[in-house]
Amino acid sequence: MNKKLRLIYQRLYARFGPQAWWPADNPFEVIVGAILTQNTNWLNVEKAINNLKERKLLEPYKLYKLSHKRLASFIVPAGYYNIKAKRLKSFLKFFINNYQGSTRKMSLVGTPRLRQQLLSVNGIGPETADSILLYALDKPIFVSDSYTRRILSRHRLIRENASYQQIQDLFMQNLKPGVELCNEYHALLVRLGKELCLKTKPKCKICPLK
DNA sequence: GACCAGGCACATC
DNA sequence: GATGTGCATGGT
Repeated sequence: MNKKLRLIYQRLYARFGPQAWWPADNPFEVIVGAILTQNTNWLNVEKAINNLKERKLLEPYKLYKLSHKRLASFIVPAGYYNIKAKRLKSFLKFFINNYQGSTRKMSLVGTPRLRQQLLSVNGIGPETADSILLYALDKPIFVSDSYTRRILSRHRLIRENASYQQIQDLFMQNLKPGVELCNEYHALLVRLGKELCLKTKPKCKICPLK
């Protein structure tokens, strides 16, 4: 394993301990959360998910049958509610047509093939696809995100404008990772980002570290 | 009121 | 391939 990457992981784990992601009751909830959390604070996502849970709607067929207007109204707290309602519907159509709404059936497909399938769904990009693969389906794949980019670029491990694929490759080629390591490493990086206010951009005026 | 949050698609050059 | 823009709520 790359020395620096291993050191970062060890220190994060020593400082924060296991994060045990994803915060959800079942794989389908992970998927819904992965779509809702796009560019959005997780607390807002929880509110939206609770709206669906309270109405016992957090199931593939039930969600798919909802009108756009009703679905959008339940996920308002997560922001971008119109576009996210559309993205959820796009995924559900794919999920039901191909896998009868079963995450177990979906998880039988090989990771590279399934990743391609997910990326072809409108509204699912690389981070969302990889979050689904890792956190809903237990596939060993590293999820990169904005925290990962900021932390790694500030440690000079990547360029600030590195592509998603370049960042993922850095981990996949150097970690020879299993599911557990992928899961914890990404979660720990997010934890660090939140704890140390790395969530704020370098020029941010409200960052308490300045 | 400014700024930000576990992205993505689409238009344009 | 790079760059810009719309999408939107709720917390600090």
